[in-house]
Amino acid sequence: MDTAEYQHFAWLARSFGRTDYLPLTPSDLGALAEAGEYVDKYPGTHLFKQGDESQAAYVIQRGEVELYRTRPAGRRVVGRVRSGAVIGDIAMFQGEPYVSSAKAITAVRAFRLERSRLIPLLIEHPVIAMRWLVAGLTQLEATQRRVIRLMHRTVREQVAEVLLDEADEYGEVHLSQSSLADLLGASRQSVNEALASFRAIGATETGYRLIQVTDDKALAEIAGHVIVSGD
Amino acid sequence: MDTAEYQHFAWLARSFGRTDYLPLTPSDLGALAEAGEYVDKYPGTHLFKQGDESQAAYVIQRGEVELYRTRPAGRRVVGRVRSGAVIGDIAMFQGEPYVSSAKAITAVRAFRLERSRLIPLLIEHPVIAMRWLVAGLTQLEATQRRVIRLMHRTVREQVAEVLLDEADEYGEVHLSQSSLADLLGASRQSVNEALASFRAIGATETGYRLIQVTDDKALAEIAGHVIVSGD
DNA sequence: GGTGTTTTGTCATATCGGCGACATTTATCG
DNA sequence: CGATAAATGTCGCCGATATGACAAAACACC
Repeated sequence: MDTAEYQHFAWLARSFGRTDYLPLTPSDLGALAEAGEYVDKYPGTHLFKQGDESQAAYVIQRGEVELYRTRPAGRRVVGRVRSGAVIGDIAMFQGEPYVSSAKAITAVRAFRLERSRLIPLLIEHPVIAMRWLVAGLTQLEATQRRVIRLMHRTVREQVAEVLLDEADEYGEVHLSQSSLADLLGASRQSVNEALASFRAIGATETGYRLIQVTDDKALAEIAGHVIVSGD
Repeated sequence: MDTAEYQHFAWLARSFGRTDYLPLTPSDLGALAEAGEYVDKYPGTHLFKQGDESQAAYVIQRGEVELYRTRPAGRRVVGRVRSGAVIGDIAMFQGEPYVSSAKAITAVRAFRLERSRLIPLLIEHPVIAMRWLVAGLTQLEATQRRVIRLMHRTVREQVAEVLLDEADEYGEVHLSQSSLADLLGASRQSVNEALASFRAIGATETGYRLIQVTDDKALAEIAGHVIVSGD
């Protein structure tokens, strides 16, 4: 594998965590790169649906994907992931159907890794398996921690938290208040009330399908983050 | 490794999930058995504490362990695990301090696997790494699913759910109502009210530090489990 | 057996947040 | 530009639950 190709798959290496004590070799990367292929998805289309036979895992390279579950009670958004995330791997490894649906929100490019090709490869390249292990556990654990952080907190605190989480590099959150409410399992009205209170103290501005964070320190304080000086 | 020893560590194999397409060989098991040793813990003592340098993972063989986090807001129980559970592995793999404390509730026997000996072993026995990966993801995912199931439900539903979860083979739950409330992040009073309602319909009986489930079907219905005939 | 502690059971009160209703603003599309 | 749809901003009502208080029962220890 030449340098250009190596560069090309560098983002893939980053996706599998930054566990420096287990470096991926070019041969590892090459093998991974050959075990799958790119797929492109238009906004609104699904990478996979809940209940489908889990045949592959996806590494998101570009775009944003929404993960949600459909229950008798209705639709529940369980997460939004961007570049670098690995999705569908849990169900794939267990050999169970996908437990959630993955829908492209924006135009998405992902690297599709099929189980039948991946399993033998991981046996042959244990370092990849290890890194995958660590990355998977890290991601799941981070999600779990976020969920636990959010539990038993007021909607106002939850909104502050999720705004900090979802804001892009300009401090903008491109979500309707309904979607935000969905994400938290709260009502649109309560989210709106929280946003109104942030606006009142000058921490955010609100527009059509847009929330602009102007004072992230204030939001962090509302979210209950412990501010350590010099941290 | 002879048959007796193989038998002896069969429980360890079970702990790493039931992914039948990746069988553990006797040599895998032997290697794993030699990479650690048994530790015994008295009730009330800690296997590890939050913030400690994570040096080892533990496979619980016998007894019950409570996992909890200490936050400025107070103590929060994040789980209770029994025989077969693997704990501390996430932090160990990441090389980060433990994110929670693990305290023995009953007398506990666990198999301690130290990182420095484990990592090289997993590189050498990729099948173990794979099984660990699957088991870890499965466990985390199950926890997460449980948390999501519990979110945004009434305390009554949550109590029904956790009673079914925690009941032993006799349908007994040996927990004080305070502990139960802790586990759910609810108030003791609300839990008590829920239990009173179960008692009224004859689904449970309550005693000192004891709840006896007498009609699990009724509880399942309250918990919102979908009962499919013939399922 | 007596005393202190833990746990259970119950009440009143205050607050949070979901729900319905409705006006207003912004976007979309012909 | 006008009509329609989508999203925002507020209000009032009501149910669920946390909180505080207290009595009664069960247990633990001397």
